[in-house]
Amino acid sequence: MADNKIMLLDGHSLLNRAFYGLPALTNAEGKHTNAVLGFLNIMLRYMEEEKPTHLLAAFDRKEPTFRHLKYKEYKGTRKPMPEELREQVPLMKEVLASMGIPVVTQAGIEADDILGTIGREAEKEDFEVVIVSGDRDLLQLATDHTKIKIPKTKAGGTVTEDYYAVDVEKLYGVTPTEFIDMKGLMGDSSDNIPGVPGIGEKTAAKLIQSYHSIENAHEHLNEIKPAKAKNNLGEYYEQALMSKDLATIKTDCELEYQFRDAVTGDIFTKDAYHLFKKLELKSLFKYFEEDQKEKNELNIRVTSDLAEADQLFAAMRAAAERTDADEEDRTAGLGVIGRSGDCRGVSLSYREETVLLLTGGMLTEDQLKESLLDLLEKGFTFAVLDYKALLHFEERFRIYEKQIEDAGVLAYLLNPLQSDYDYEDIARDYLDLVVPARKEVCGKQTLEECFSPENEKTVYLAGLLSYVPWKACPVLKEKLAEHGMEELYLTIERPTTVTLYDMEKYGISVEKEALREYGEQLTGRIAELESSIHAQAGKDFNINSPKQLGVILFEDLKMPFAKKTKTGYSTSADILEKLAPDYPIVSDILEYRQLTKLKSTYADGLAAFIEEDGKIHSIFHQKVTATGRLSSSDPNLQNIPIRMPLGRAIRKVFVPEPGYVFVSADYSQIELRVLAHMANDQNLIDAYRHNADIHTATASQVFGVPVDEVTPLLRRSAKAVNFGIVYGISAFGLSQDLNITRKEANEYIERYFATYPGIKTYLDGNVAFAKEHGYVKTLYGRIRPIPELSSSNFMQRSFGERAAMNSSIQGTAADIIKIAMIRVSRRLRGEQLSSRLILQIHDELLIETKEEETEEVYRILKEEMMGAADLSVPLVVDIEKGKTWYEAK
DNA sequence: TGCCCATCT
DNA sequence: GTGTTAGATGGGCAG
Repeated sequence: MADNKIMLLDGHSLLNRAFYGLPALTNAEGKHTNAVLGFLNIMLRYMEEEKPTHLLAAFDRKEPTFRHLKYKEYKGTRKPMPEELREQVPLMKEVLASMGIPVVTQAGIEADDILGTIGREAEKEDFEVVIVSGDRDLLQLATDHTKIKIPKTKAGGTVTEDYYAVDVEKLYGVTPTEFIDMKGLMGDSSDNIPGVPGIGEKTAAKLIQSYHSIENAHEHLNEIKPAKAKNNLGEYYEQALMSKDLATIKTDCELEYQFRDAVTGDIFTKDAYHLFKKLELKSLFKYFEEDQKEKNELNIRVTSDLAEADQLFAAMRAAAERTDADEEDRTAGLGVIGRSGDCRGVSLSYREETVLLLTGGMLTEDQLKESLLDLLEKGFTFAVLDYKALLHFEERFRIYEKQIEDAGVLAYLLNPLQSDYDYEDIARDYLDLVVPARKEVCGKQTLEECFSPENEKTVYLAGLLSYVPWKACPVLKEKLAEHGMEELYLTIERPTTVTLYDMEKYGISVEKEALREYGEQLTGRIAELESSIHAQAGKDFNINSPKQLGVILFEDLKMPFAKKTKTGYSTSADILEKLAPDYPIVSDILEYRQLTKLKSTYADGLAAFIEEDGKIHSIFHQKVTATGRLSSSDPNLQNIPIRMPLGRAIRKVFVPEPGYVFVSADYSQIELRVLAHMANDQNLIDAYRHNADIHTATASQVFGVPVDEVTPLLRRSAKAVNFGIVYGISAFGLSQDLNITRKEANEYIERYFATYPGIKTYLDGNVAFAKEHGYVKTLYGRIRPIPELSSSNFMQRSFGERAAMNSSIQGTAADIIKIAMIRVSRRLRGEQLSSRLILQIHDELLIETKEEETEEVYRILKEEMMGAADLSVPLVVDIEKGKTWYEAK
């Protein structure tokens, strides 16, 4: 009986098996982790089963091996690894290293040969050997003391096949050594290694059973039965020997690694824990001690007793009022369970204690609000997860803006690429604390719906609502300071929250009846178009299905310009527009598309959001975009049609309240002006300072014609170039845009950069900065990470480069309009006007303006928007007013 | 859910 | 040599 047992993992093979066996899985950073998770699951399971005393993993290297050198054809002609898998290889090695598991590689030696060599070495020293691989080739290594484990992913889980030498013989009728000869005859289709044509597994097994080796079979060639096998073995004998040689795993390599070092230690290390957290391998957390410890740290007291609540508030107040009170005495975490009017209670974290104060009985929602406001009055600071949500709970918190720390917004500023900033995300990223997500506890319900003081899990979750922001805020603020974003947070981002709350609360009035009529008007025309299209196609089909439509157009009607997408023909507008002049059905389809969009998204879509006050209260998101822009949803009011007349007409149903008009103010080309400033390009700056028509000026300079000879076409070209520059366009993109050749487009771009050399230097500098630091910055210090820049994938990297060029421009413009919003709102309030900011559409502010205040509002908009930033070029603002949104533009 | 297509700045 | 202009939301289809 051997005391020692070594388990050898075939790295690439297991990763492959796991990758194809598990659905795609990515973490918050967008990294793929399914193969890593699958690998670990297999490994942990086998460690449990086998309890090895020694453990290591072998990986291939990219250097050529003896197989390459000996056989030029052998180039490992496998199909290339998908990018999603390739990126997991270094990750897997990192994970293994963090667990203290040796990763063995050696130049010129494949993983198979490492496994074979170590296996034999260990067996010689009386080890039991277990080799884990997804590759059946390894079966040749099986002996009485070497077991090959082959995991197979089947629906529902992993099943394992174990092979000692006898098991190989049982299955194939050949010994493990003979198995190599079998492989030699068969070849290896996945590696593109030819064997003997016409000999498959069955024949190969039979031959080797009889003759025990390829060489011996060849000597007895005349006896071989199936004529085809006989002839082919004669003809392809050399090839079979080569194939055998390639399939033979070396067991006598000179290895630098000493397998005795691979002693299995505690693999659930602190390092591994942190790495697993980063990768979000949640199902594996349970193996770590730390996980349990952290869970126990939060002790929650639950009460709905008025006296007990008052006692707590009194203690907090007293602590805050003491003369020697420090930051900690005056700071608490705060979370609300429920919404205004239906509040189940609040969660407070203060001085190592978390208390749930539940409404019901003597303790009411109003009392809670008053007590909290009183604490703010006394100078308390509350750390929360979502300040805007808190304002919807109690608007009076707006006056204490400077005493609210919004962990969600802070986390967004530190990394705007995340999809969520919930308590579980912040706990994971900044507290190294993994907690159950809301979904796991409440399913589809909200917390207030499923909360029960008896349900321990919901109590824990409610506690986290205050505990997480309270614990995380100091961490977040420290990191914020490291990145120089404190001022951005204090002067731009936090005040923006209050402004957004106001916009959401005011809403915008919509004439419901007019909207309904508009929808009906569309319905009529849509029906006409539908029958016309079906008639022209000669059959009925679903026009809304790009798939069906593509078949009709490009197969039935055999139209040209067919372009493929992943799933069929492309039927996008730019393709259809080329066809429209020659095919009336296509113009009908284009019109049908527009109208159904207007009907479903706008006519019907908007109507569904009109509330009892006759208004739409869209949500403005502050933590969504990568660049710092806002976004709007439910419904999105930032993409109401304007280009096409019929679409634009929708704006007529957006109206001010009685006695008010709409005043719309938009920045003229703010992004290009920001670019001129940030790039400090004298030529572009001068053009703006001279108040030139910028596209005409660009056309004149780039194409070398006098300003008054710039044709509309030239101006249009220059405009497209100007836009393209901001977005980091390629010659190809510009050529598509302007319907010119790539060569011409290239010339345009080169001339542009020759005209404005500062722009080129700046954009290149931005990319270089991003490559060095991993992010770009706006003028106000906002960061946008660009992880794609370090990708080995060309497409991803190119995307990163364009993002690097665009983000600081778009982001700076976003910063500026946020400043403008804040200032305009403050002026309106400060001067006690009734007019209010109700929408922001990226470079435009819409003010519902009391008629008597029109002049003053114009002045405020001009002053505050133009003065929002002090750039080396003027900020120009165009203002219009009207009785509807349609007219105010 | 992922894809395609439409809408905006 | 790759595919080839930034940032969003939403409806409808197909699997």
